[in-house]
Amino acid sequence: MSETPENEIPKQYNPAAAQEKWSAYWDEKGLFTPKSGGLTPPGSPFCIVIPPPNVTGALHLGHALNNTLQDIVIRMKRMQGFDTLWIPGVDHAGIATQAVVERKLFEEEKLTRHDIGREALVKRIWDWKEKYQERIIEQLKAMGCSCDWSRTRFTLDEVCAKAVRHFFFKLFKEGKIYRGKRLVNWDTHLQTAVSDDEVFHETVAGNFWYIKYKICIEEWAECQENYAQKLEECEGEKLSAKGRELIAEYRKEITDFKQQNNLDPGYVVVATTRPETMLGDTAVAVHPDPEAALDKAIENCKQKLANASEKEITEIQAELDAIEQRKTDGTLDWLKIFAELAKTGWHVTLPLLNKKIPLVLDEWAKPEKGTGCVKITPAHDPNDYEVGLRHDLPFVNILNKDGTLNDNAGTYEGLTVKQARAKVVADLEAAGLLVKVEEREIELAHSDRSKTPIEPFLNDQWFVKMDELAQAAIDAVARHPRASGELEEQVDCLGSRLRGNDDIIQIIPHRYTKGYVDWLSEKRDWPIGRQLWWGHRIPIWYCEASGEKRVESDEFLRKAFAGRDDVIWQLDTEKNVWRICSQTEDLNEDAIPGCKIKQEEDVLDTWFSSALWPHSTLGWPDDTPELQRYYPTGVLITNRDILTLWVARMVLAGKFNTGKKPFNEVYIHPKILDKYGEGMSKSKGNGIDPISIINKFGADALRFALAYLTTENQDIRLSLDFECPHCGAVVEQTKKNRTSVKIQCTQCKKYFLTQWARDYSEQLSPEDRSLPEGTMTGERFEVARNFCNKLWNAARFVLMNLEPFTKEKSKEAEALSPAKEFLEDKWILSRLATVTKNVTDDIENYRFADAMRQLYDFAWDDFCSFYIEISKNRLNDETTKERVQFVLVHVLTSLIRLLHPVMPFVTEDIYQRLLETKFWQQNGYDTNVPSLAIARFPESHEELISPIIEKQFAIFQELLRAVRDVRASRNVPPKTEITFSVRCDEATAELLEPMKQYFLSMAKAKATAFGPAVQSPALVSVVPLTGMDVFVDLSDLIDVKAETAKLEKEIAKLDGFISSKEAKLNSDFVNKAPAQVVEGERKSLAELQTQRQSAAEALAKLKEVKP
RNA sequence: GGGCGAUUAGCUCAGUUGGUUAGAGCGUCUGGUUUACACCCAGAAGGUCACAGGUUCGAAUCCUGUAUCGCCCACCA
Repeated sequence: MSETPENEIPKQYNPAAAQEKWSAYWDEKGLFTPKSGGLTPPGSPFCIVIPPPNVTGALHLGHALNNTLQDIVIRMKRMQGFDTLWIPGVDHAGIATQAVVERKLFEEEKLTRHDIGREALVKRIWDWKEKYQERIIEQLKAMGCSCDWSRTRFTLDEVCAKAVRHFFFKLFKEGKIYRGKRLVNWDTHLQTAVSDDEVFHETVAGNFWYIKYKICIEEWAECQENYAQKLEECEGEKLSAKGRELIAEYRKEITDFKQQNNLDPGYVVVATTRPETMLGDTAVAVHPDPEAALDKAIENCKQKLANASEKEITEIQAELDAIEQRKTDGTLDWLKIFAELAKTGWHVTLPLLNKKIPLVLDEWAKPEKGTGCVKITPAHDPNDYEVGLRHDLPFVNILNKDGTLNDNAGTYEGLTVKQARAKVVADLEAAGLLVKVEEREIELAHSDRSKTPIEPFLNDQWFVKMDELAQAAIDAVARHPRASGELEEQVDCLGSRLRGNDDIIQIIPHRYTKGYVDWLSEKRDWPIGRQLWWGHRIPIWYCEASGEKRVESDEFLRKAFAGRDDVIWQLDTEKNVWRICSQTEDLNEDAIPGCKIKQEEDVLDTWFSSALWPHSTLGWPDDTPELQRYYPTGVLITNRDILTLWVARMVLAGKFNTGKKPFNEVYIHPKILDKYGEGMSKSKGNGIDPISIINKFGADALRFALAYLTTENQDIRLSLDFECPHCGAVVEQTKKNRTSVKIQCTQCKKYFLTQWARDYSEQLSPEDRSLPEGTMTGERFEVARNFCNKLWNAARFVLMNLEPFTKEKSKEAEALSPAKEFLEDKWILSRLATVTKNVTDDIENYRFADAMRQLYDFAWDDFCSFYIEISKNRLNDETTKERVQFVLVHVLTSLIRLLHPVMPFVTEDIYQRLLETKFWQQNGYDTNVPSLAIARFPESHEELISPIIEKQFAIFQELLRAVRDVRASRNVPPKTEITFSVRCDEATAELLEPMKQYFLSMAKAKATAFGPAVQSPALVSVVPLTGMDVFVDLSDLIDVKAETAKLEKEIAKLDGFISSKEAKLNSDFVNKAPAQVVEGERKSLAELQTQRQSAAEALAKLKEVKP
């Protein structure tokens, strides 16, 4: 070869080229697919299933983190020889995706889903899904994820659908699925129920209306005698003066009523933030014992006051005053009266609709709140629903599914909730029934999907009974941290985590276990139906059970499905229909002779299919080789937000379907936050596309930066800004511009596009579309990019120095034997062994930041700053050259293997270049491993770890730093060589002797002498170090004044340390602390005193020299 | 209301079971075209570890309380 390698290797690593080249290469070699032919290659199986991203949109940095960590783990395992499989895929995300597509449909075409129909809408969603699935997979590939792309799954595909059907059937068969009327969170915009978890609360300005409900005149008349008697009894009890006054008033009213027979006898006042719901009221509740309840409230309040901080006192005091006032201002007396009325079965008239509704006694009515009485709307309020059940009240639904009022609302039918509210209020006011209106902030439930207010709505719903399922999922996790001392049977004797235990799942970090267990412990039944069009349709068919025979007997069904065990049914007695569940196939309309059957319209909750992900992707319910080999999977790596919604349900579904846990471990990683500390999300517009980072810094830098920041208990805050593609200026990302598709540069005033232009290109004019896209820039990624480049250049150096090499047959092992004494070799090999051991251990325990920091420090500080620098001398010397070449290659190849899981592209690129060298090919290195991705992950040569060597080398480093410091601080010109000597013990001198040449090459400093006899020359800068005095000869350069000042400062500092140490050694410390620690302190004091003495001597000498 | 986490240098963060003088990167300052790397090299300055108590010979680290911030869950006629 005539060209030197120098000409081939660019000075800067080019990520784009490497990414393109090696992605294709890995693909072509099929490295990420388990070897076909029986699925039994050597190595234990290790499988990860991807948390399938939603097809709602493209991935952001949160996903990038999630997938980077998975890839690090799977790549390491692969290199360790495991038979690895990482299954990729995406989630159909029912509500979310349908909402996105519907919104787009409305924005662009002003059409609703009802305008285009089920089939057309579903088709559009499929189109959307295809587009985003493709984009997501592209993003994952760009990040370098080593998934087996041939097994990409989608939660709605056939494989998953089959699993869903089997799961549903199994639940149905075991009686764990039921249908019932429940109050659900109704999204009037999307017209579907959403689960509690899909609801968020937002504070909005609202009103508090006080409404009069008249006590029924008819009742009044009927019961007046009875009532008068009750009042007498009341009076006998301890009523306040005000109460007596009211009784008197009341009695007068009764008298008046008797006389006139048309007088308003009284009313109950209730307060509400949702006045329109009064149309669905079926009772008014009052507390059965208002006085006791009020006393209790006062007591609670007082207690709170006693524990309150100063800031809260005023507020709580005001609250307490307000409650106490109720005892004297008549409120309590009225409540007592109402309670009596309720007890004797009185009614009130529901205004506007003029319906008679009962007064009921219920503890839900808190005397300290509102007016003390509360209107009960069982069909539209969760608490009222409970009251309704307790008192067997009618459930009057006043809403249609679209959020308008239905015919139960009388003249208000057809109005929207908002319109109805206005009209109800106006009508009440006109009727003189509105007492007052207060302004008030209210926490309003909103749908997370449509961002519109939730209406509680009574609806038929499918549920899964959670009792046993949830318990199984609770029992499946390790409840105690390692070595906690509790429940020792779950913690092995070494206190490390139990791995491979058949039943127990470890949640890491352990603190998340509590949330998981608490959530499951509520065992709230799981509402699984969604009134959507996008999802797995519930495999239930209804058959009208008309005709008495059919109601009583299922004979006709048995006949229709004779010999089939994949169809089962149950009778809905309330509606008189058969519910038929089919496990495998959809049923035809005419599957039952003489009877038309109809499939359930609802689809299943997205989590119903996601819950099956670990086993459905492996082929369950079929007993596939994959399922046998890879299930349970190794680890699930995910976000804490879905620990309950998803992880818990995967565990319960996995246990239920397969009898086994779905994964051995769950690792919960931090959350990516933006510069304002907000989580990234598509709707906020702060979700950065990883491609923007990759374009600017490269995939390796993205991955390294994220892993470097993944610590155990801190979320990752990333401050990112735009970089103008025209002038390179940094344009701050603000809350305002982060959602824009186009931004104007603050510097050059030209426009550029953002990542959103990729999603919303239709918002751009044709000329805008040709604008360049700005990249995102951020400090953390710069650091990581620089690290990639550092590694690249270290490799470049090594590659450039491999030729010529000695052709004699030398083996790496020989070169690495400790026989030949080179301190720096032993040192770097010791460091490498330590780092290898730690990094392996850290990644296995998900301590990513620790692993990355060690690799970064080792590569940069140890390998580049010291070993490579030192090697330069030896490479020029034929006698030492060969050995240093071997060490360089050994460390470099180890390093790129260690780094490959996190930085796959740059390391592969380096590896491939090494493979091409003659040095590699002719020195007995393995040339049969075509890619670093399947090379062996380094194993630590622990026998090479030597704390003594590392300590000795540290002396050299310390000395070098001291000499360099003298140079820098005394402004010695860079080209001027200086000389120095060191007073130290014999052993240190011996150690330093061979390092002489390196002081010269690395600090342009010539060492004249080492040893105990070394004397301080006249004009020196002295640096007292531990066990050494360094004398740097500055004859021509010294500034006596500055040097004196420096030494005086040094002495003062030492004196400070010395006196504090002396004080310590004169205290109780010597008696109480362990002898070892005391000894250490004594030594340290002696050392300080020696240092001080050296400094003092030097100072004395300086003072002799007159400037 | 319940739970979890955080508070360390100007900024972003490390800090392993308590033990010499609390670390890194960025930024700042000084000096450098040393044939791997200016995406670099050498060096420097910069911290009352949120606050108050306590335990201890010894506390960033353990305990109690306070403040501030963030997240999750529940609830609010």
